This record gives sequence, structure tokens and C-alpha cells, in this order.
Amino acid sequence: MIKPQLQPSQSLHESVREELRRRIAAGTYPPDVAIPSTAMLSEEFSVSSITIKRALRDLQAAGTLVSIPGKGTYVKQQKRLLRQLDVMQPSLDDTSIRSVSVTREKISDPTLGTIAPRDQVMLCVRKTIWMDDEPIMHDTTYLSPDIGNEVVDEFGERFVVDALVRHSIHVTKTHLVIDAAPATAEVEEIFGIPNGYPMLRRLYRMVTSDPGITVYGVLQAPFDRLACTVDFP
Amino acid sequence: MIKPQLQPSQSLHESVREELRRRIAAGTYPPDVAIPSTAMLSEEFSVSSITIKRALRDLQAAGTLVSIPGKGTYVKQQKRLLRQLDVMQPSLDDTSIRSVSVTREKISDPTLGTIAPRDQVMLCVRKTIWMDDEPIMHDTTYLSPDIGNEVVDEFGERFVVDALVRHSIHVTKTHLVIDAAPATAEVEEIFGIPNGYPMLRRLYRMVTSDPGITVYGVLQAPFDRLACTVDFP
DNA sequence: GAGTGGTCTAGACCACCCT
DNA sequence: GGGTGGTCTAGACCACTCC
Repeated sequence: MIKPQLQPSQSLHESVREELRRRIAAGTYPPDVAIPSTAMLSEEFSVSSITIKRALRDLQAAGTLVSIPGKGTYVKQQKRLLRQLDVMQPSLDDTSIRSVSVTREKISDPTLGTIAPRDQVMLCVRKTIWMDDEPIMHDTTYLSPDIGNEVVDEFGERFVVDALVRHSIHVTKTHLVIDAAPATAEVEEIFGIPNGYPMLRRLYRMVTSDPGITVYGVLQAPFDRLACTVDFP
Repeated sequence: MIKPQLQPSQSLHESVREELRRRIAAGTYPPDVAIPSTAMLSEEFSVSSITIKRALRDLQAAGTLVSIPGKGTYVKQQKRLLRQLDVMQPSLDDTSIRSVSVTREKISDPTLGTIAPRDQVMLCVRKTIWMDDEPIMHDTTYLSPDIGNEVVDEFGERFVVDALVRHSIHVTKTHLVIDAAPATAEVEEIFGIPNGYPMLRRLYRMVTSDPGITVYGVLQAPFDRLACTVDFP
């Protein structure tokens, strides 16, 4: 057994973490194969298994590793989806939409509350966007509750905006706020990510050709899965 | 001593974390005053101090708490700066710029490498943007190394674009990629954030009126300090 | 010197997966 | 049944701050 050389500049779990990071970058631990177990790493580095677990957990939070209880810890495949920033971008061919829920509730997200009415019960449509049988985005749309039922029925199948367009209601102005925030319990479950995992979010307010209809919402994805692109002017 | 009621739906450290979150939201633990020490919380919740520390560390990662060794743990003031998405937005009056370094190096960030030349030594200007004596953003600018020295000298004082404008070189097109990524060791130190803290980033490529000059860079801030806004069309 | 958070350890138990 | 990661504990040491 070869004792690896750890950089002593920092605490033990930091040294272990950085050494593992180097190995991942070097391809020593390829994806699709479990990395050595905590017990093995503990022996190899001559540190307690607690310290190994601490390093592994930090690398999970950074999106580098993913641990599956009972199986092992794996290097995460780094594939970022690049999308237009504007929420109005037409859907990609290889994505599908699954409806999660349609409810009536008030806007609870504090940041969305800055660009949308807070204390008003609205129609709330939640859906997930999938690609290659993996969830890549989650959308929460709020709009006026007095929308015709024939439109509401279509919300499950397509984006709210697409459904509105089919009824000759189109978006005239879009206001966006981009931020990052820890995942809520709801999306943690959907994406299978650990608590507090950062989400890249686009909060939107869309004015339509129908003066009575304004659409609000949040379109979000795990930070390591998405990047948005835009051009000026 | 009143034993608090913990929701038993989850693991211990999760229950503790959520109870602390509730108290913070309710204002039980105001900012500027240290919350009870790990020893006190350990006694109050009747769990080991390790478990308390685990909960506190997760709340730190979420940007809710900040611990200062030897002093205590504090509720973080949640003040997000809202800025225009376009990097070209004029500087605010109450911000100041501090130069960090001017070097010659290749672009190392892999994401920036997708919109900029990778294997070319460039002039690299790093600076921090401060507001109320706190660092709020960090900028890394890359540009062609054969820029006149009289322009380079101004890079320390103002944004690279502002310096170029003073020499009649203005930006004609901006291409942006917005993403979120764990903080690098360099910016960890500047912002005083824990390892892997998520950063909201804007990676830019700017074409100028001078065909020989294209500007690349990364403008980033801790995810809980910044949000960007933009309007379409 | 007392109190604080940060680190590290050994040891135990559990739920889960695979064979 | 053996291996995996996840959780929890008691106990120890350190560096730091404040009085």
C-alpha cells in the first residue's frame, strides 16, 4: 500500500478533499465506476473514516461526487445544458414535460414576491422538464385564477406560454431576475440532490397581449446542470 | 429548561437544522447577536454537540449563518444587490474598485474557455468591487497582451471597459454566459466564505470597435449577495 | 482563564444493495 | 452475509476572542 503525499498546508479533510479532486481531474477515478469505499480511503490516507466522509460530503456539495447508499460513491458526469436566457425560447425536441401539480395558492418565494403580487391567491402550475429520462429543470408558474378551463387543461402538456399562444394570447414583455438559491425540499426530491444544493433560477414576469393576464414564475435547475446565454445588444 | 419539540420526520441533524431555521425566520435569533453556543444548543436539544455543529455547518453553506471562531455564530443579514445583467452597466456611485493583480496567463476556467481562446497567454486583470467596505463582486478580465501601457495603467482604477472607452475604444457586442459554480480558493479568501460556496457568475466576451481587441472575463459574486435583472425585448 | 467554533478520532448502529 | 454510505455519540485537542 502506497501512502499518498498530502499537502500539509491545511486541515486533514481539506487535504484529502484536494487530493481526491486531483485524482478525479486526472481521471484516476473514472465515472460509472465507484471510487474506493470510505473504509479503503481511510486506510490508504491513514485518517479516520469520519474525515474521509467529511471530504466526500464536501465534494458532493460541490457537485463533483454523488453517493448512493448501499452502492458506493461515484464521480458525477459534468454535462451542463446551455440554454438561451429568455424563458420564451422554444422547447428543444428531445425534452419532455411532466406535470407535477395544479393548485391555487399565494406566491411564497420571497424573491419572486419582489416582481409579483404577494398576497393574492393565484393559479399555480408546477412541472418538470426532462431530457434523456433525467429531470433538468423545474418550473413553477403563477397566473390569474380566472383563466378559462380550456386553457388550464393544456398546462399539463406544455409550457404555460405555449398554451396561451394557442389561444391567441402572446407575451409582449418579459422581465427576468436571475439568482441562485438553495434548493427547497420540493425540488430536492425531484432532482435527487442533497439539502441546500444550489439552484440557478430565473424568476420571470410576463406581460401578455391580454391586459388581464400576467404570468409569473420560477424556472430553476441544479447549478451544475445549467448555464444561460444571452447577447447584447 | 424547555425541551423544544422536534419534527421526527427526518434525521436528528435535519430536525435541529429546521428548528433553527424556523427560529431565525421568526426573529428569535436576531442578527448582530450571537446565537446560543453549540454547547448550549446541545443541552437544549439533548443531542450531541457534533450533531449541532453539523446542523450549523449546513446552515452556513446555505448562507443563513456565519460562524466566527472564538466569537460565536451569527444570523447573516440577507441583503441582495440587484444589478442589471449587462456587464456594461455604469458603476454605482457608492462602489469602489480595488485592483488585485495584473498578470500574463492563459485562461484556466473551463467554462470561460468555451467562449474564449484557451491556449493563448493573455493580459489578466483581477479586481474586487466594494460597497460599504464589503467586497460584493470579483472581476477577472482577459485581453490581448499587446495593449498599450498607457491603457493598462488605468486598469487598476476602473473597469477595463471604462478604461478602453477613454481611449475611444467602445464595446459593440457583448456575449454573456450566466452560471453558478463553487468558489475557487482565490475568491474564498476575498469574500471570507467557506469552501465550495456557490458563486453567481457572468462570463463575458466583448467585441470592441477595435478589431484587434476582444475582452473576455468573469464577473462573480457570492450567490446570496447578488441577483441580476434583464428585460425582453 | 473561560468560552467559542473547528478538527479529529474510535466506535457503534442503521438502512440499503448485491450476491 | 458482507459491503456500502449515513447517522450519532463521547471525548479530546487546538486556535481564537474576550475579559
